[in-house]
Amino acid sequence: MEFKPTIEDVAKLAKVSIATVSRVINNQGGVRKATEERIVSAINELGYIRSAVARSMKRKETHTIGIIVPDIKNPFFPFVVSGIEQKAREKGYYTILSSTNESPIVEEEIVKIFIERGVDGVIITTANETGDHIKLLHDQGIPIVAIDRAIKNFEVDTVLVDNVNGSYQAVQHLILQGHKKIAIICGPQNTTPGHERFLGYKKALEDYNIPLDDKLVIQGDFMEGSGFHATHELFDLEARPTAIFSSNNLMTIGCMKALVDLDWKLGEEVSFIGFDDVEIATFIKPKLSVVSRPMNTLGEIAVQLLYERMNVKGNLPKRQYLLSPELKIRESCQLNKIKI
Amino acid sequence: MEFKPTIEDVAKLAKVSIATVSRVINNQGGVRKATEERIVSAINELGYIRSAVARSMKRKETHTIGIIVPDIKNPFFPFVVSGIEQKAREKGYYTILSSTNESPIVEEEIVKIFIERGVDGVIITTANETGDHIKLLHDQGIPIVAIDRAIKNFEVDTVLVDNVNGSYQAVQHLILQGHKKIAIICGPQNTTPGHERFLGYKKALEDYNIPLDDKLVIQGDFMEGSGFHATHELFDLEARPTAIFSSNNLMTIGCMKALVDLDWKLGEEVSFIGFDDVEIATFIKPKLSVVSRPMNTLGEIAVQLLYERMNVKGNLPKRQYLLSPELKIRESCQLNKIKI
DNA sequence: GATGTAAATCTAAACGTTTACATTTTTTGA
DNA sequence: TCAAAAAATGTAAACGTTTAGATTTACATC
Repeated sequence: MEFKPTIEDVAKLAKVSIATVSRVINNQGGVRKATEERIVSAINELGYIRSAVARSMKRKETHTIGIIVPDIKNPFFPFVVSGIEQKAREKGYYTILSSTNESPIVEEEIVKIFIERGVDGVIITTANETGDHIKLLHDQGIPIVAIDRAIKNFEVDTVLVDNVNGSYQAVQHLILQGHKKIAIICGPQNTTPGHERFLGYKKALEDYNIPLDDKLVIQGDFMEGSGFHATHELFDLEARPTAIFSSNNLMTIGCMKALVDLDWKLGEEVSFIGFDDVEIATFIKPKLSVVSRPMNTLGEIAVQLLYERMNVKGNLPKRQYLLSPELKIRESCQLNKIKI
Repeated sequence: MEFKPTIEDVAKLAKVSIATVSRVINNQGGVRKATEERIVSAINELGYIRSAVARSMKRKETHTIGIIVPDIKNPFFPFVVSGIEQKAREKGYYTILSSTNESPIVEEEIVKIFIERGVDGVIITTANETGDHIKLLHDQGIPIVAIDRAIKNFEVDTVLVDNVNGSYQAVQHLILQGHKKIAIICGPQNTTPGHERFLGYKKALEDYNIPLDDKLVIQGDFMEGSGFHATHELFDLEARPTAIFSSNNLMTIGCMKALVDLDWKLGEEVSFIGFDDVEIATFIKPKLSVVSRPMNTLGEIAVQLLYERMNVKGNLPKRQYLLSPELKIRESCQLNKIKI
């Protein structure tokens, strides 16, 4: 069946005009019952499938959403993407996905191609929060929703996680357990999540009158390796921290590996909370306490916002969601035994 | 800049016909240097981006690859997808991704939409290996590459992992450590991976003259929960196994959670090997030994095969790759201390 | 300067839909 | 039974490209 029937073939077989066929396949009504039946059976007989390309051509919309993530291998994103994909499909949209490896250059190329392909909207976690390299999208009037990372230089709908609040909760919890020497493994300070999670840490310390000790603030890059090294660094300190707060999932993993290597006893010698839930959290011993982000919801809301913007003609104001992460207390932080 | 310039606008501005502009944007040569320059600057001035939709319409190809996976949240797939996506982009193709939640019904819908959208090829890990629900693709002459799971009822290029070999290696390793009571947590026997991994297990036992004990063969469904329950079941056995082989990553995770719950000491009281590497493997204590699949490579080869089939006019024979997994010995299987 | 040839450029027809508008058919109500 | 109104159907243009084939231009040769 190499032959691909077109709407014209259907029309011919059903002895009607292509306009009528079009009306039937689009459920527009205004077609006599008998005619419709004739058309439907012609469609079935020929195995006709309408060409979305031709349709897009005329309609000037592709029902395609472009997704840009910095690293699909980071377990956070598949969950977000899954939320997006599911919700989008419900609404009749499909997604084209690209991962930039955190490169703004790649990101710019992808944006170009997305425009070429006529995506109706884009959901992006950008590799460069200024957003200059994405300006093109904005100029074309293509709706954008920024997810997890904000875009600074122009206005777009945004779905963020309240990072400050999340890390505040985590650090506060550690403080209430009696810890004073609390270390943080930071993400890059030029990214919103990296910076904000540090701010939450700082604020918690301030609120409880604990001076910030620079030695306990280690810069990482959100990658596993840096979590690993940071932990080693902390271990080597004269005044070792009694608790560690890690700013993301990958660094948490690196940190765990280091703890095992160093035989630094989790929960006993050092308490721990990580930002982001990780697979391992619940079967490592002791189970890891974490700040968990609502990944699926994040994706779903992004689709909702984008959907509205794609389908409402008038101007919508910029909308911004700030989702609260949830502190999941498990077993990795104990009362500090070291007397003050 | 709400106005979207077309090739015609460019032509007008450069004072040439649209045919010449087309030749320039497609690098087809045969255009005088001066003319080309005039066209290029017209393109830049207008910010012209050619419409891939119109192009696809004429060319009858979209340079789009459809990817269908059963569950994007299973950490195995993001790695495969990442391999696909990267390689595809190199070759000028983009990917549209859908996750079926292991539902053949959803899968069929997706296939339909992929056809509607005119994908040039499909890479699929199917939810139903008979492949009947995908027949439509095949009928349309759209190239398919099956990845990780075979398709039975018609011929397609296939990239598989040598499951039999992988589980054989794992079980053999356990046997050589002196284990005789080796349990397996199986995947569904109606899936290729599920069945083959069981076959490898069986074969290893046979080769070493160890009788197969039905009580030690637990059926799971490749989901975390079943790994958890299976482990409980094994623990409750009168004759507890001294080693467990888990057939996939998610069940491994379930199993680990159960071990913690039951306080069944990994490595000491029970040795363990899992199919598929998991994030946790290296910082759980003892570190997990696993059979690891080359996920990235899997995706890359799939793209290569698909690419050839999409761009070669003649008939290619069915090709089948069988990638060997790698046994990564870490610490979770110890010499069996229980004397024989 | 005329001629022939090669190179550059143009014209116009597709590709498969949707849709405004025109036309035909059916229904309604006197 | 007929005209008017409503419903169904048809006609044809458009969407933005690519491309075969026609036409023009440039260049070399004599």
